Amino acid sequence: MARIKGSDGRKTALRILDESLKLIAKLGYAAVSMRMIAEAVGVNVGSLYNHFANKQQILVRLMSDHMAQLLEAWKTVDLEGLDAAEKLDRFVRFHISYNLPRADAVFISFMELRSLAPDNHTKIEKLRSEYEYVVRDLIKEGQQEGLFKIEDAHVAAMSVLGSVIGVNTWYREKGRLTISKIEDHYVAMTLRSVGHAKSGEAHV
Amino acid sequence: MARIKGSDGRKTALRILDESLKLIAKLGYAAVSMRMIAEAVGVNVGSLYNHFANKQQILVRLMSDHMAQLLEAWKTVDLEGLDAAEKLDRFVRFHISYNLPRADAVFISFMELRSLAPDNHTKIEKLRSEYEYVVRDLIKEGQQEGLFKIEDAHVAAMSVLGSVIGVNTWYREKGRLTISKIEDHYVAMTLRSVGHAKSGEAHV
DNA sequence: TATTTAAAAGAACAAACGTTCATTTAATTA
DNA sequence: TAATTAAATGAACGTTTGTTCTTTTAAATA
Repeated sequence: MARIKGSDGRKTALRILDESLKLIAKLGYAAVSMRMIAEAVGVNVGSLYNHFANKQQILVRLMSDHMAQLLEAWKTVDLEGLDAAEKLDRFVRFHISYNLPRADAVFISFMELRSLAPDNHTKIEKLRSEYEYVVRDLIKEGQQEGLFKIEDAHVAAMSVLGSVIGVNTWYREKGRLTISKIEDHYVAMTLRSVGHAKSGEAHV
Repeated sequence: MARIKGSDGRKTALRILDESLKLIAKLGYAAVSMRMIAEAVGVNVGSLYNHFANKQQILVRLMSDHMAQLLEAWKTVDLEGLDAAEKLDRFVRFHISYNLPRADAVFISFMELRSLAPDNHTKIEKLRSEYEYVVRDLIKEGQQEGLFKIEDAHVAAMSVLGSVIGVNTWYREKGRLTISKIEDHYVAMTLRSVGHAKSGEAHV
């Protein structure tokens, strides 16, 4: 009926984000009500507003946190002394291994852009295109080094990104393939798709 | 205040589907109300129920119509006398040229599976996997013919599908590239990605 | 220790939701 | 032509929605 013993605002806020993530990934932002979130957290509806100004702010936090962490994580990957093909290899492995365990956040960041008010939309979209530039720049680099033979760097970047993004839609934890094996397959296909010289033959 | 002169049930039903398609693609199923659809059609809310039993039935019609038409259209593509590489070429072109002008339906069929009741979900999912089998079978065919050198036919199929599905997310009508040029690029990248012998080099 | 702030509860708000219903009139069928 | 069916209206239904407000108590601060 009032503040609860041991309650901590920061912890509650995190639990709200956590439960919202799961619910929104499963049902979609519009289909999730504040009452559903409150029940999942184990708290009264009104209490949610002690931590977030409104429903949209929860979504914004989920999306911007995810995108920012994704970009941050990519920056920590060591690319020193690698040529463009090796870097693209690292990128494919990074994308798959980083995103598969975060399927809910990935799905939301991809799907719920349209649920954002215009200014929030712009903010998130900027982070998203930053990630696209990573791939495009890598491919352009390989093109200039003469390692990749492609028709169009932008199209190639979007094709590669589409390919790896798709993994999240079909991967099953108890499936036939380990994450590491999937990485291997995608690296091979990606490098061949950009016309990497040494990747003409698959080691089948 | 009553039936309107010249009104025709079949035409109204089609207009309802048409406007629903646009609204749901833009805002998502849960975010679109029956009143919004009614207003877009230019009809009273209650009238919608003369044509569809409920809101979900509209979504089901949109999704199953789209998937059925997609599969039907693919069947009409002439593949006679072609080897697996040429068939995969045709598939990539078919997918891109068929789906780009139907961006709304494509997006909905991909995104709103979760908004369906379980039995409807199963029905649509079956159509979806039928489409996946098309690609997988083509790739297996090329593998057996010795035309494609890949590690795993299933992974290759999902990679190829992800790549082409992604086109819908970045294509802009007033962009730099025509649909036909995009097809060319994607065919080249796809064939290289499955290790097609003659596609080692891009004609840049 | 006294005061203020933080974090919860739970009732209440108006607005919007999907759907149903009675009613009216046009089109179709008998 | 008479009876029936189809297609529209607009009001009404009980819920549910996001959000606000008052109240209570724990934690933090002065």
